[in-house]
Amino acid sequence: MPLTKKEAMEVYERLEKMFPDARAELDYTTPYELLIATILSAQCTDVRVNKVTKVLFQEHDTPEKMVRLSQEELEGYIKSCGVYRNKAKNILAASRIIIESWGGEIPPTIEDLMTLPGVGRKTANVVASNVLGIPAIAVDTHVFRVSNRLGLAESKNVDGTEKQLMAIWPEDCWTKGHHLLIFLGRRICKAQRPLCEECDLNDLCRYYQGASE
DNA sequence: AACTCGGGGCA
DNA sequence: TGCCCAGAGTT
Repeated sequence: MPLTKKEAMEVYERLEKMFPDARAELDYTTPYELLIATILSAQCTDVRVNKVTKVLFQEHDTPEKMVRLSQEELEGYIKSCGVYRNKAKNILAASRIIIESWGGEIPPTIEDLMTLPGVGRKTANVVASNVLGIPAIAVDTHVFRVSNRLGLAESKNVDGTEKQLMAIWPEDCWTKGHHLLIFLGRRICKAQRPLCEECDLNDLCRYYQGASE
């Protein structure tokens, strides 16, 4: 059985105390910059992404400027970000679609965002919740893992976790809740060798109390 | 729901 | 050097 709503709110409030500085890991000034940075961040640490975008966005921080780059030129900028060929192709194609179909603006809903190449549910939720003001819980592997361990969700896939978190937390907790769970996953509730003794939630954590993931 | 994919990270 | 992984796309 997953936690009750009351227990889930207690988890949320205690997470706020643990991580008063929790916020988006990718911190950009415009929706377009966040979209591109989030596409780049798949299978890649945000340290690398931040390094790359710092240079890339100096001259190419809008879709109109981005599409002036050739595929090869863009690959040169983002080479250290994992699957760079696919990402370069997707970023150029998505930028063209944004110009031609959305008047140069970021698509305004999660569903519209997901029509862009290289943008799946997780990336769409990150952009929607951080810069469009749409409450959403982006479930990456950190969120998936810690939600199951804590009992906030019981799911074998990220879609199930997203639904269950949305059901157990009120809407105005979704966006920050996502950030809180990521902080917990990165700093304490790591995939390997989690630091359970340092975790303020271990008194109610099923994983700590011996349950498997 | 399950499989594939391209490259980085780490053992 | 080979195994594993995260997220998108495809079937």
